Amino acid sequence: MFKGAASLNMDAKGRLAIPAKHRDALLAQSGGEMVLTAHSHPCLLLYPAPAWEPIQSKIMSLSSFDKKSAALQRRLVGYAEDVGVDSAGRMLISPVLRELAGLEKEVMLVGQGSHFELWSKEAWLKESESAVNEDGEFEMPSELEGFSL
Amino acid sequence: MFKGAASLNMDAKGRLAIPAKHRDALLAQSGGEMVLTAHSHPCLLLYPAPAWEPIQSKIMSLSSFDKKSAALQRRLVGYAEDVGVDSAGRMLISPVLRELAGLEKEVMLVGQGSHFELWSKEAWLKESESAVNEDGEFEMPSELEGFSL
DNA sequence: TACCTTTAGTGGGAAAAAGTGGTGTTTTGT
DNA sequence: ACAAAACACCACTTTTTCCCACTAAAGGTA
Repeated sequence: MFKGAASLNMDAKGRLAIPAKHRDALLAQSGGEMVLTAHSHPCLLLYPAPAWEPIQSKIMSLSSFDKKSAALQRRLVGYAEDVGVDSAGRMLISPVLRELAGLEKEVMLVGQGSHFELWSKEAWLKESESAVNEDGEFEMPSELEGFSL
Repeated sequence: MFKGAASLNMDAKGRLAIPAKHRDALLAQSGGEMVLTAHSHPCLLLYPAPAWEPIQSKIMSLSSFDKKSAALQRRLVGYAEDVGVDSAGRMLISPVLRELAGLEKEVMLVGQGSHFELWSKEAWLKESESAVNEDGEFEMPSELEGFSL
């Protein structure tokens, strides 16, 4: 289970060093093959390839003539690409995905169980703000009615 | 399974270089023969010829007296043409299809599993925007009720 | 506590591959 | 037969990828 947030610097070539503490786990699960794709919000999603496959199959099993389904397919599969890791433990993020997520230099890598999310630091901070109401409290989803930490 | 988005430049002659990373897979599946046709939306569809054949058969088995069927036949089969690849890995897009999809120079090539979609960059960005609601979230199709990434 | 060793992170450069544009030849249509 | 357009081929430029070296940081030992 991936967890934890890290602030990272992407270099001018679009290379991003994966923190050493996540690297081993990620490579072990992925066999070296990972998939990077685009979410809405906008952020990127980083999956070990074996974990991504069933998700892609599920999405592509929907009818491409349904508007909502086609939009999901175009976003999630249309932007998905295999990423490798170089000898220094860095992955290369394509210009298309960089532009989509607004990644410039400062990037947040956030563990989300089966996968990581990748945000531009700017977008991440914005998202963090909008996650709480004016009193600094979470807006609780209805499914968690009565839930306490 | 084709996936991933690439931003490409079509030259003045209507030639489009297929990204090297997709080229081998595409040519291997197609035996060099690919089919380019028109979708609605509007975008073009690029299939390896062997993958296209059964789709065309299916569409043409419908009754041409049914209005909806005839529309599909006219669009998908009517506009379909064989495309080859030159020695530099480029395919030539006919003026008819260029005009239909509004392709000028900047073009998006988007992997969609069995095939690729081809969009003018302008139309692609427009489509991307309309895929999310005002909160920047996907509208989920009912089949994916409760589905999570 | 200070120094040394090991490991993570960063940056740059060179070689290879891919993309781009142009030219010449063939083919087709008038 | 001539003209125009399409196709194939060739050469150059740009991008990408891989590798090596340097810097920085952390941990361990004397």
